[in-house]
Amino acid sequence: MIITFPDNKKREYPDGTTSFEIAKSISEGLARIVLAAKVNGEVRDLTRPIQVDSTLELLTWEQPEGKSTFWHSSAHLMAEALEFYYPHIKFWVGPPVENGFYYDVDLGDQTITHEDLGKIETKMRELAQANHQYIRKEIPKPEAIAYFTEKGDEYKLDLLSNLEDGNITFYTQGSFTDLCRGPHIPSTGSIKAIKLLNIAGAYWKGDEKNKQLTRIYGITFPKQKELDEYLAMLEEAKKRDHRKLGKELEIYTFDEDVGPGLPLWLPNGAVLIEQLERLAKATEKKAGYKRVRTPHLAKGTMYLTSGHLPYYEESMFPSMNIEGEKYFLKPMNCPHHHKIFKTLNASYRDLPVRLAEYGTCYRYEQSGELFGLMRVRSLQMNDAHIYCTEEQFAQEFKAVNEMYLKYFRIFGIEKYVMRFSTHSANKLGKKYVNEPELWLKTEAMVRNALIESKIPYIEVPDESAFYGPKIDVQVWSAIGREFTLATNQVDFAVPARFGLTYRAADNTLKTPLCIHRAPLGTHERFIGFLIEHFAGNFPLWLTPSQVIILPISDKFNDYAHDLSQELNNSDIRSLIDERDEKIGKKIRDAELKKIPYMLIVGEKEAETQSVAVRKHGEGDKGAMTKENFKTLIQQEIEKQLNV
RNA sequence: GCCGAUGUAGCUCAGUUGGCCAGAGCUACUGAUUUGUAAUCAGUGGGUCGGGGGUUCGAAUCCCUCCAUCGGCUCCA
Repeated sequence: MIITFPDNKKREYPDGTTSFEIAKSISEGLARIVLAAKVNGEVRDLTRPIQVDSTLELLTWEQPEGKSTFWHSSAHLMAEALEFYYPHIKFWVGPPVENGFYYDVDLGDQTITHEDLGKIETKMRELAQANHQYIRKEIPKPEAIAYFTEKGDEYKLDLLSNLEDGNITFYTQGSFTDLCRGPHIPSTGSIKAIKLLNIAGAYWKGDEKNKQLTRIYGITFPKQKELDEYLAMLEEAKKRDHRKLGKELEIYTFDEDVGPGLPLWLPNGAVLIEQLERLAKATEKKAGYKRVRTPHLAKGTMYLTSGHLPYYEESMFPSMNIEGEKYFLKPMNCPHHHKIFKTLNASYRDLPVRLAEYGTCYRYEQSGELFGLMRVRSLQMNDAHIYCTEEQFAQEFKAVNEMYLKYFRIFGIEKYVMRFSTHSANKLGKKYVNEPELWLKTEAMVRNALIESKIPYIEVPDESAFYGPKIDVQVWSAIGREFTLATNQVDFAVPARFGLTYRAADNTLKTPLCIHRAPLGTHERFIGFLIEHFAGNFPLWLTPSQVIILPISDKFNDYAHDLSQELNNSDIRSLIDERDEKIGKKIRDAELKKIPYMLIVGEKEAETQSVAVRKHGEGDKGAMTKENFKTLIQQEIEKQLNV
């Protein structure tokens, strides 16, 4: 048979040669590190013979599929160790994930705690060193069913019931056998470094109505050094955590009496929000948006009209009864904006109408969902609604995407994915409004606009809003968590429910399309993200305090005050450290506060009306006149915002 | 909401198997010092040990309950 390698080189081997033998024929070194094989595009065990002409890619730790095979096999290793300590354990599934693997297990009456993880890790090391082979076996389905029926394993029987008839594959390593599609690495010996990370509950099949299983997360590596590096990376990530930095840099806080998920913005945080709003307002003004303002609550009748109440009432704060009428805190701004559009009595000549408001909304997120600033109950959206004709849609939609990309350049956000969510036909009338043709039409419009703008995107079925398709922008925080930062949604349904119309050129009344867009998402999440993204080292235009003046001694405090006033007049945000401390201490504290510029002022500077400039993280920049310093600051800000 | 863990001064953390008035560093305040690029010295203040209840001669420490936070699950208009 002829084997074709990824570089298109071909070699001949006898029929039935295994991938492992092929690896060995190339080099002993490769044979030592190879984990799995991709044969004709399918990832398989190295030990399986190849019978016909095939393409072959040998997978090592460097390939994602190699890694996930390694972790999948590690999950089996953990399962073996678990079964040793908990003989009555039942297993659900144990897949690899982005960083490691987990196994969902049912321990019956027993519980497992963090203290137990150490002994399980030790057992895993022992089993790994024994270098047991992962042995693949095919068994007819009825036999497999009989096996698990006898064992009383309802979980594996459930898995089997979803598998096609025919042969079922099992894998055995050491004393552990599991129903498993595979593939696996050849033997446990290559798992050199093992760390079990945490224990969590997880609903069976991801359904909260089902029983909760115990999920154990772990990670493994072929080398101890790689595990050490991974753990060090986790430590580093913790330092950037917005909850830690947010406290240290005095950006926001929570208070038990105020309530969970209701952040209090400290003065530094308020500056961040103001700067974001300044940027957004200027950007939107240029793009033809008009600003509106609406109240924080509305009658339930409006949310019945919009259709939100039946879908999301349990996620809204419970209603309050006012004069016999139900009122709700607003969970979103759109219905209010629809009401404003209605009063505009717009004709096709007025469209598109773009209404913007950074309205504060309240959502009753489940308590377990709250997470620092990233998931809160009071939130301010960088919100706007664009009402347009079908013909205008593509251009408006593209302009919104352009705006996203401009913001991303300003913030230096390089890793993002546009996620295009569509409906699911079998949930029409339930999760989604029952307008099958409009769904397909608007989805096609969005898809075309994305393709025309050459924006890379992934399409996710059954994830859209109830009123139309949407695009979410996914970004990754420093801690590696994925977040929806921005959102851009098409609404073909709710404007009609509100009876919104415009007078078309042919004198008929038509319903406008509505684009919901929030390029900066919520202020809360965006700032939480920025804290981690910049590790607290905000760009000059954004940072709460741009300059801190450090007088050498209190003799120069007066000069410091004059200087501060002058900077303030030039719209530069400054602080003065007037404490009776030595300059070294003042510098150290200013560095820890991550303030971009320190101005050291003593006798020389006061006499010559100059400043000695020190830049955060860089050090002494030498002396310059006050005027030159102001220009320096203004130019730097200019450069940061015009990218 | 569910599973598991955590909760000591403004912040970061000690507090041995339950046992003298609960400690440290930083911060704050007071005084001395008048300082030139990452920590000057001394003194003082500050805690109903998350809230409530219980066990005990005695509870920060053990038990129950509520609250909040953290790791996940579920959810995210």
